[in-house]
Amino acid sequence: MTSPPCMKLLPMVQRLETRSDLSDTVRRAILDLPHRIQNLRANIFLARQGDQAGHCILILKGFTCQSLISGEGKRQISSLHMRGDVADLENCLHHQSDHDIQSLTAVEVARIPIRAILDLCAAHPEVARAFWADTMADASIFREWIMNIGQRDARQRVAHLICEIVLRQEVAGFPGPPHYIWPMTQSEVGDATGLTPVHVQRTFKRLRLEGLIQLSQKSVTILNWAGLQAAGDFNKAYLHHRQQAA
Amino acid sequence: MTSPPCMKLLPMVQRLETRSDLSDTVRRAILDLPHRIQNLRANIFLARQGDQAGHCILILKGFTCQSLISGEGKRQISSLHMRGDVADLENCLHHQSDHDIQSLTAVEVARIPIRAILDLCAAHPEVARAFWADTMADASIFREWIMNIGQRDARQRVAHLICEIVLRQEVAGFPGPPHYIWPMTQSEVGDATGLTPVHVQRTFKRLRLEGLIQLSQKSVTILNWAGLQAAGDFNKAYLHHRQQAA
DNA sequence: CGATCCTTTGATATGTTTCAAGCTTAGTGG
DNA sequence: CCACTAAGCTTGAAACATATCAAAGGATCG
Repeated sequence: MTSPPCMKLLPMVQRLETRSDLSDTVRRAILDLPHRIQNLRANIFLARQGDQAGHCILILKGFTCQSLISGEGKRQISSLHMRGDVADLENCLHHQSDHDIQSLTAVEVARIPIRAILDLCAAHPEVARAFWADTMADASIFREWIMNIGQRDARQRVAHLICEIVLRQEVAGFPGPPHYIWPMTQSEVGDATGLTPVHVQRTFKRLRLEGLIQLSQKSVTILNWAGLQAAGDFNKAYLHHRQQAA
Repeated sequence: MTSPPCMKLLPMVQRLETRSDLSDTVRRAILDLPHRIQNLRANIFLARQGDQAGHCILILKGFTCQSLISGEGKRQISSLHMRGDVADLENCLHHQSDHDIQSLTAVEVARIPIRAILDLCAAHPEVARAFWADTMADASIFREWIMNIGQRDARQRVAHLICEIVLRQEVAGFPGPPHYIWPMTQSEVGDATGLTPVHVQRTFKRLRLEGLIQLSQKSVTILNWAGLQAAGDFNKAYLHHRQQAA
């Protein structure tokens, strides 16, 4: 809004650049997007199924998840978001949200009007393409989660989830290795992997005893990255990052 | 290519119009896309993980599926495609395919050069937006599959899958109700739902005994649509079709 | 600093898988 | 057009991974 560009939205630019090329003009235009910063505690709903959303939520700090509720009231977490992710880009084109967004940890987010995003896409086809590419990368992550839940046993599922969270932190510029933020309770891990919290606990214990990880309070330590990837049948290709990380 | 537009690609126009508005100009431009028609038998690979694809595959007749292979060699089917679907749109922006596409039945497809699709998007932002919206709808379907596999039991999973296949046939203009094409073997249903073929069989039997469906050779008959939807915890909203169907 | 939520562990129950074998259907070649 | 063969379907019995129930100890937060 002022002459030296506001740098609050920089994580969004960096995120898009992990998958697409952006010109200086476009980078600047993104930084200039109107937005409203918000700080929230853990376990707050940022959006709800059925909302007619007027803005998208860009994550600046902390972690959020997307979740669906079944007819029986069970919750399935379908994806996680962190620094640089737009948690509900689909609001740009769908008129009604079909899932909830909630904070897993304390978060700082920027709410960006949909109108502004669509105008930006219209003005710069390059931006439209970058968002489309990001939506496709999200789709690829969804496919991998379908595989994870459908074909892998508990140990593989949990190990795979740990790998994803750790690698995405790397790419998003978090500190590490080998120490990373662990943003989820065991119950939330259960909702993300289709397991019960009790079984998640037993699985964590096993991975700990195998010397792969160490889990203390709100952080993970990766003791054996190669071993953890093998345990989780993890191959980072599905994340579609251009440069290599970790 | 000639003056009266070739109508081969009409299903693609119709499909995009279930989710977006298209102008006459754009409709015509889509019909004029260069393409090559191909007829294939069931169980043929149309694309493979790792391919550097130069074109996208539009389904004209028959059914295909997207699948991933785990490190242990297990196959997870992540989505199904029929008349009007582009089976691998992500090839437009990703440079390497991360899944297989195979025919479930005999199929007729049109291979459309990626170059032509991207040029069309550049010329008509409206087309770019329609494709983006379609990618988002696919993402929504992936989320529902994650929910289906992660939170529902065998009976619900199978019933849900049947509902999806039937409703998508409705929207794509297939004949019915109550008779629809059933494009999958029980083993393929297992790979789509994270169940074993044996258990799929027992589940089908149960749905049959409950008077919900009748399954004969390559077709399903829906005996109780409301009951089947209830059994599958099915709510069509996630398919993001504008008009109502069924 | 109390109260709630989270983690940990044990014992038991259950849905789904695995193994195995017979049967049916569909496709293919003589 | 029939016979042969492979693929898919069906069913039963036993094994197993994960869910469920229950209860105690620890951490976190307002």
